[in-house]
Amino acid sequence: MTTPMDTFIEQMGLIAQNDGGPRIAGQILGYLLVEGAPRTLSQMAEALQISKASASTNARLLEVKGAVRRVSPIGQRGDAYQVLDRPSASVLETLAGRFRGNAVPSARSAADFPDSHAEARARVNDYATFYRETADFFEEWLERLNRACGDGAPHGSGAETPEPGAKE
Amino acid sequence: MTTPMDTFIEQMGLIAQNDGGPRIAGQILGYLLVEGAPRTLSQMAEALQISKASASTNARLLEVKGAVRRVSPIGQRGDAYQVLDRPSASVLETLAGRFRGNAVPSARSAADFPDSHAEARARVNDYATFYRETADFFEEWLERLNRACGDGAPHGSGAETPEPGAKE
DNA sequence: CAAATCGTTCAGTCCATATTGAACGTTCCG
DNA sequence: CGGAACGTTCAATATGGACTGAACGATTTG
Repeated sequence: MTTPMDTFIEQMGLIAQNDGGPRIAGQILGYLLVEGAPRTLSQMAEALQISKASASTNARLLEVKGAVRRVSPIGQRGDAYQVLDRPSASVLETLAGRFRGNAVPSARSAADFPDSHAEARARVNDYATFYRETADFFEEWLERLNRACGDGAPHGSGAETPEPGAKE
Repeated sequence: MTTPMDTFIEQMGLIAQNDGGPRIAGQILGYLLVEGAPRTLSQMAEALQISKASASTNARLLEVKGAVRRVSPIGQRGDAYQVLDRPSASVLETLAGRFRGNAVPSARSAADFPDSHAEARARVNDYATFYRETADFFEEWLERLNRACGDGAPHGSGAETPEPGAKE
């Protein structure tokens, strides 16, 4: 039977795919968002019916993107992952970095344009400037968020179903 | 020979591909950015050595994304496209729309969560709220930009090389 | 009205990447 | 110190989307 939670996880996968990322990464994020408490790779693999390789790869991807936190509970063999308070804040950070990264090579290219293409050079420089300013703006928004919520603590602080004994 | 302009166009293609989009769309944007004045599909196809089908498809994609404007100069058979003043502003608009669009199905899913998963519901709602607020913030930034620059008029207003007679 | 040119659509091909199963190194338990 | 469990890496496969060439409809020109 498919519960509303399953539907949500499925949607998260589609959204991730829509955004040009791996579908499974979105599903894992959705799963951890629903669970709240840390979950091991084995649990993810079983719940989402994927290979452990995929679980490992995508969980680490989410960790790099800053959406998820790797935890090592005492008395637990395997690594576990837990969703952060504001998973999407990291998306913004990634976005800002990408915008800024796009601006640099553009501006560098423009510097090489000969004087016969001065107007093109100006256009490209405008373009790069826009990217840079937007990246600045993203980071401003991020700072505002961090000031409002404090830093990225685990969501719910493990208040829900911390016992790993449950098989399903 | 590869000019600095060609290098820039190539980079724009790679950036577009990096962002999960068609490479040719980025190349077209770079080409129109360099040219400034309107260019027809045939000109794009020849300059970038791509099929007319790709030129048509990707140019329309850029138009939907709002990076490019379709113009119909008098005395010209084919449609022509021209880069807008702030092509990346439209990227922001798209981004805001996507963030907002991601928030909606998440919130809808959360509403279906049974009371046994009240905490999960709260987490998902927080997640959706974050997306919504970020979308709001993007649009605020857009408004600020529009106020600063006026609306998206064609870049350079066709001041550069408007004659379509040049073969290359 | 005939002929040509242009933009779009569509089926087919190709390419990138997500995903997997198996092998490997490591760490922990007995 | 042997054995097992775990996470990671790697080659191979499968899936999705980009790109193309040809066909079609529409519009214009002579």
